Amino acid sequence: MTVTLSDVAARARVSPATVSRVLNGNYPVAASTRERVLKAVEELDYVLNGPASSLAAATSDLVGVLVNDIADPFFGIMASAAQSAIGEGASGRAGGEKLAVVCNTGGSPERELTYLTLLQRQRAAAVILMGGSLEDPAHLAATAAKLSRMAEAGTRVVLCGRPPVPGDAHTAALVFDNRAGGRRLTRHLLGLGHTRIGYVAGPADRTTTRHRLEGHREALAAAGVAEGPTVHGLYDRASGHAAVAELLARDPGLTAIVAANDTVALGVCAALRERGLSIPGDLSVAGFDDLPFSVDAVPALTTVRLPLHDSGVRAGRLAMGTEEAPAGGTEPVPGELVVRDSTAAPRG
Amino acid sequence: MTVTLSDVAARARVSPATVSRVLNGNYPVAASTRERVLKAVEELDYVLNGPASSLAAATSDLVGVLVNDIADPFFGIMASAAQSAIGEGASGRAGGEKLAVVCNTGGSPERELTYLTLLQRQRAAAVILMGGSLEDPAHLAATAAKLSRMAEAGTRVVLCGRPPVPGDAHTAALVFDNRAGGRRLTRHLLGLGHTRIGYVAGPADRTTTRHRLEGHREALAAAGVAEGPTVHGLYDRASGHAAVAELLARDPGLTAIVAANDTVALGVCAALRERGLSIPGDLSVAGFDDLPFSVDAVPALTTVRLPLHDSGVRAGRLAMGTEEAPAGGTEPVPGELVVRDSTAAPRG
DNA sequence: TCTACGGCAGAAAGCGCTTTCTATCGTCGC
DNA sequence: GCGACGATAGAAAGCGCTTTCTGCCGTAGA
Repeated sequence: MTVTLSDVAARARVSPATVSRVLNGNYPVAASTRERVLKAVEELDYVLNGPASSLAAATSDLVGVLVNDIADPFFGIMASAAQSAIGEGASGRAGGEKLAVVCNTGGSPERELTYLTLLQRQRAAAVILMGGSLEDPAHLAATAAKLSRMAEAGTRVVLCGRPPVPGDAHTAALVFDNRAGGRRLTRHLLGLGHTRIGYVAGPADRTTTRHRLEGHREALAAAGVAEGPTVHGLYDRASGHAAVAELLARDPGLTAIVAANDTVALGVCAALRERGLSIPGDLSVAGFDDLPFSVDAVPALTTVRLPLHDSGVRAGRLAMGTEEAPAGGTEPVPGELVVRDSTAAPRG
Repeated sequence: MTVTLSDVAARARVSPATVSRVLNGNYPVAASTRERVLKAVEELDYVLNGPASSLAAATSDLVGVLVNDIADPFFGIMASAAQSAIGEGASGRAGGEKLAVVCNTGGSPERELTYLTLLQRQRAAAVILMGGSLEDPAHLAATAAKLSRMAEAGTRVVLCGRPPVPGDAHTAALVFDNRAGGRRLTRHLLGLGHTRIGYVAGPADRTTTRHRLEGHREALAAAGVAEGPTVHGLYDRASGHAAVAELLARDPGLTAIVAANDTVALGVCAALRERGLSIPGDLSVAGFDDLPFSVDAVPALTTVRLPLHDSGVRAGRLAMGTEEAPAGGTEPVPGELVVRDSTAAPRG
């Protein structure tokens, strides 16, 4: 039925061992023999049995990329970048060829753990966890435990956009400086003269949410400005849309609204428009991430640009072992303030 | 080092066979024995060796989802839906537990084939190909050959948004009626009174591109209206942006522009705005897909809504074997015309 | 009481590959 | 011209699991 290594060996008149060596290319094989084997492979249309190979070699060529929401371009861009970095890693002859697969956790801790177990089962070569994590201590501990077991078993673990696990030396981490980004954004608004700023935050129990919010508060505190109303929601348009009513109810005098990310900001803009309020005339709005559509929003969104693509590529390289983890701790990747048309000095 | 089945067996004082049976749950095991085994599994923190298991059982729990561009919400939404349908399929005790992984081909035929081979290596349980395909005959043949080999080997193959391979009975296919959608959209424009309509198409060699464009032409032909200028580009914002100059150069009297999809339409709108043209005052613009941001564009985009989420879910179910493929050929999934503010009657 | 049978558990044979260890051959140095 | 060594190829022992084939034991039917 299926063609096996021995079939190829028989046809090439060599031993299975030789075929294996030709395919893996880590042992000297005479050029003539190699050609004969390759020809047989070709003729038989042979495909290596992955499980058998992984079993015997105790490793696999799978790299798992875990993301919170694959439908969100924030993750899509990073995952895409990582995946191409990993795919290209297959530079040399053989061996480097890895299969990067992305797994969608939907932000659910259980699914995150399930995927990790599944990846562990498969003896994945590496795992990349993208995006902020839940701050529930139980979940954190469970994840950390699982990751360190995997690391022990030889799986490379890379964190991208998620705080490093304290004390885990096995893990490479790339973290975004969400706090500084939040600070910078709010400082910009303060600089324009805003003093009544509403905030639409993400889910309360996520690191990303907390850090951005903390940055916002730090900027406020530094300027001696009182904190405005804050509403928590999901990282989606609907949350932004819904938050506006609440924010305005809590402080009708708001002159600016900061959103947890660009998608939320879009929802905020929509709601504002529906109320007949102009942006930035009546209220300024700012987002975070600088997703591709943000420049096309009307008005174009002021936001904080995160190097999503670059970070994805770096995460991919770290996972491949092509690039070494920055020694001596990871300094966070900064975000860049991008000022566009959705923010302006408050009226009057 | 690593805990194996035998370790568990030893601790539970049963044979490895029994442990395997408990874990797979497809053979009668006395309740007391089962509990003993489960307890040992727990205590030893045992994780099944996937490769070994796949090797012995000649199947794996991997489901591959191939997409053209994971950073594009069009694919993100479908992939996400498919993945959750597959994840939930793990309803019953054991066995149903599948790992859905998404693979980003970047629209490259080679990478598509590479991923397929890798998935074939892993003896994937199923493969879902999402989105239109390249129309190159060589590639089509290669893909079809590979898919049918995989199908023979027991991998379920599902096509979602891609035309079925003629004569391949193994393959379930879900196709979007891009042609009808294109027709409907252009008819809408014609109905408003437009007769000089530009078209920004996707890459020329993709099925999706061709079908949408054909629908457009059919509508034009049916109304006896001459075809306007057409420009091909990628399915991204930049292409839409760049196309405007060319379109307007070819016919400065254009009153409407139809874009290959919403992302392209956004680029078109941006370029128009930069030229000081108002939408829909000076020109109407229409997109395709109805991605989440389209409703928030200003003006909100007229477009054709495709049931991305539903289709993804169905594709996932088909891959799981939970849902049977529609017998007697697949009738295409229709798109729904969504009229919003970016289209209006041409001026004067 | 004896036989038959159903319900469980174990033994053991692989699944298809990798990899150590061993064997062979040709060639080089003296 | 002889022993040794480098370069290749083969034999065979697993990797950790699944599953068929047996076997045991207890109960039910006669």
